[in-house]
Amino acid sequence: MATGRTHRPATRSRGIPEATVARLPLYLRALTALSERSVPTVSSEELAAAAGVNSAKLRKDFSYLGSYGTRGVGYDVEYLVYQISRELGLTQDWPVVIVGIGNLGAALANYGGFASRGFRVAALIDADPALAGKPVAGIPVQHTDDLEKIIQDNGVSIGVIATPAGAAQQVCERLVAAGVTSILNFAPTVLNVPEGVDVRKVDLSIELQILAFHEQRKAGEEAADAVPAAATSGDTTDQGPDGDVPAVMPA
Amino acid sequence: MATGRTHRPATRSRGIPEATVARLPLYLRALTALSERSVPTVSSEELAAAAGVNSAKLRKDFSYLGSYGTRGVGYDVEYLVYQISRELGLTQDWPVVIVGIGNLGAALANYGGFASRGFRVAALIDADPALAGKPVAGIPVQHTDDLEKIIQDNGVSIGVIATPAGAAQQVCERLVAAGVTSILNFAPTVLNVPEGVDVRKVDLSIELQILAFHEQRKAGEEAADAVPAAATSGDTTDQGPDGDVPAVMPA
DNA sequence: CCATCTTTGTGCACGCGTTCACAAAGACAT
DNA sequence: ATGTCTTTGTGAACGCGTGCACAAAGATGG
Repeated sequence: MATGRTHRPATRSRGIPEATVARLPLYLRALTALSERSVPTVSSEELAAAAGVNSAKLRKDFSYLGSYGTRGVGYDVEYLVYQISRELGLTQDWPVVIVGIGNLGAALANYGGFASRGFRVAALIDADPALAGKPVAGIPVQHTDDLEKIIQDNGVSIGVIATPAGAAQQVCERLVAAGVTSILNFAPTVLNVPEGVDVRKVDLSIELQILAFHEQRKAGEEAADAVPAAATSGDTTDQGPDGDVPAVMPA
Repeated sequence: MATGRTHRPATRSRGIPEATVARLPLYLRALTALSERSVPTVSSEELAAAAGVNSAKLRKDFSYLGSYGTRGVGYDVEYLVYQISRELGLTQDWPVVIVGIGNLGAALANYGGFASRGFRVAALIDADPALAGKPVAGIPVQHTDDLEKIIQDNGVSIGVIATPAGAAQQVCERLVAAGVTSILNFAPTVLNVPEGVDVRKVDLSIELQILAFHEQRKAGEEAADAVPAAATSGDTTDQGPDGDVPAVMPA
């Protein structure tokens, strides 16, 4: 999956392994699709195929939540949807603010997946005064000056940062100071946050680079063998450092 | 980091651990910033702090690439930038196509991080005839009918899918059939691909759900203890399955 | 040339996550 | 009620990734 994880480093949360938590939304999506087709039950094998994972892994994941299956039959779809939703905290309302309404921020505001599943875009915030008041996805953009007030008035605990890299850390600090304890960061920067604040990072540039690595490896496997260790002992062929801004977000 | 990874499951690639590969872009970004400030060398400690990782981990990561450091001094910034760039395959040109030019696709097309680092947006593709010919980020959108020709003419091996969930699998198959072997998927669906094709997934909805889980846990830790195991033995309180489309992408 | 001091490179141990493989549990038919 | 068949739930083994802690390497100063 894309995005690395600058995340809860050590401590396992509430007995449920982090890796399992990351897969629960996947199961939930597959189960919701089954639910819409009015499928009453699924076996671990079927559900695993739909979610793209191993069936043993799926069963072990569910075992952390409790024994919700029936041997010889499978799992009750509706019941499981509810249990996972509850476990993920999706049965409650999560007001979210998006900071940085550029191309990406606007795309996020329009993202249908936000509105469903309990996430509600409470406010859009941008530093550009020209944007203030203009509606994006039906929600008027507000100015950064009011950030603290907006957070507190709406009881927001989840913030999305879609600003340029240079502004991210400062925005982050203001969000945290105002009470936000979970941040989804789209800016290509490492965010420093105090203990107790969760940060998840989505970085397009990194994902592409990882793909490029594997792509190069694939290409090299066929053509290689002709020039053995030449690449490894490559000299300082001054290709010059690409004078490249550290991937500034569109914002 | 955001994004999970439906990725190379087993086989380690070229001796470099997958976890290390995922961190190389992080190091590269930090190094590029240092390079711009004309810093000649860095210690593992400094660089690790800038990249947000452990210094021992960083040294071990670099040891997979070779011994590029000097004991007592640190690493030569320029040299390391070049070595990592080469290892990631960033010294060559990677033409990329983006399929699905909705809000997100447009944001991606405008993303500055694409253009730098060897990635070049070769074409924008959408199924909507009304979009055909219209420029987005200075590049005219082309119709899906020409997908195969575009891929082949430009020698594209990396494709980005930003279509609605329903169209993703079909687009994926056409991309693969046309020669694409690496895919960055923004659509909330599990993509089935043949052996040898790499897929990385970026899923906003999943990231938010993971944050919500931890957020709920944090909130529960303070207030809890009053109602002990009530949550775990929760009855089938028919909250009804939220009739929710499986998070359709804005497209 | 030698001593000291800094920083790398890595051997080792530990813990998490994955997978196999199977026993136990229950549905279903007779 | 009993047997058969399906599918869950999990014990155990394995492998990857992480972090500690230290020896070796080299720079620097006298």
